[in-house]
Amino acid sequence: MKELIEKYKERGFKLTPQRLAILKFLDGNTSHPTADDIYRQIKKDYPTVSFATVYNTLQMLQKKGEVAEITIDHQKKHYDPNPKPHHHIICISCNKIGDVFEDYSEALRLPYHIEEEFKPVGSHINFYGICRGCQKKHKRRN
Amino acid sequence: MKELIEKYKERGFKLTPQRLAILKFLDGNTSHPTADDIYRQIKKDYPTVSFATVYNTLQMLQKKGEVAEITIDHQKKHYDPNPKPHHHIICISCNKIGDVFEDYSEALRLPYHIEEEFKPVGSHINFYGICRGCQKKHKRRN
DNA sequence: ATTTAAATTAGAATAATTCTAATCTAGTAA
DNA sequence: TTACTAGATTAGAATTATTCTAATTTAAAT
Repeated sequence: MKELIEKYKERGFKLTPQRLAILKFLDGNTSHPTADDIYRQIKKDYPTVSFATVYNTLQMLQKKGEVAEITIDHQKKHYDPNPKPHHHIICISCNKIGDVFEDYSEALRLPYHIEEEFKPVGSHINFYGICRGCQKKHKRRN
Repeated sequence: MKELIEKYKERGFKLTPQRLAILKFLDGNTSHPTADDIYRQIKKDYPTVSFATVYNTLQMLQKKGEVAEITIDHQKKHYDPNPKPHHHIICISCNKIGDVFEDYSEALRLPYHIEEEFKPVGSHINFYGICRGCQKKHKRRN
């Protein structure tokens, strides 16, 4: 976190209170928040904060590789502040997202005819499941 | 395709010319079209067709498992009329999407602590790459 | 204290998707 | 064939996430 702030300054970016609040909120956060989640949280301390600031900051953090967009929910983008490559599992009932820290890269070999057409640069797995809470809810209904 | 039309009727859905046109357009289509792509195509023959019809039909086909939404591009949803489970590779430069018919399911074992929290129901891999066309473009620039 | 490039802001603009309510029609049955 | 009706279509409005804009403010360097 401190390192991040340092990196921030080194690269000539200004460290504003709003950005600091966003950085703090994201630091170690595993809730995979949306821009709106972040906005609402920051608004508590900085009532005049705007979406533009949230999106700007997220965009910058993405460029720096500190935050990744999660492509798993079509409605809204989710953001993941863990820069370590990993995968995700999403509850198909409540959309809760979990992290999957497992390296499958050895197994994910592409067929040759694909590698002729695309130079691979990465991969990401979306697992789908039903979380505990929703399993219980479903049982209750039956 | 014929089977699909039969299935359609059997289940009490009406087969309208617009829907038939959409079905024909999707049949065997590997271009992973967006709703807008489909709309523009159908509009050629049915100039009064509306987005509502396109989205309605896609929704119905999804429920029947004949079409799947591809969660790989945040801007727009893409649709895949191939009901056989498979994965995708997307060009990070031009967004072109390719199909990856390879069964990785054996390798995609989830860590135990995840399986305690989620009952898995499926998975989908997004591969990222640079397509031939874009590789050439990039070289040209250098 | 001054300067200035960058950041913030409110609100408008954009764009994908969903909704609505009026109209129409495929398929059925008389 | 005709009439019926549940379901489909339509134009356009509404919604929602995200991006843009232009005026104002500010962090950080001088």
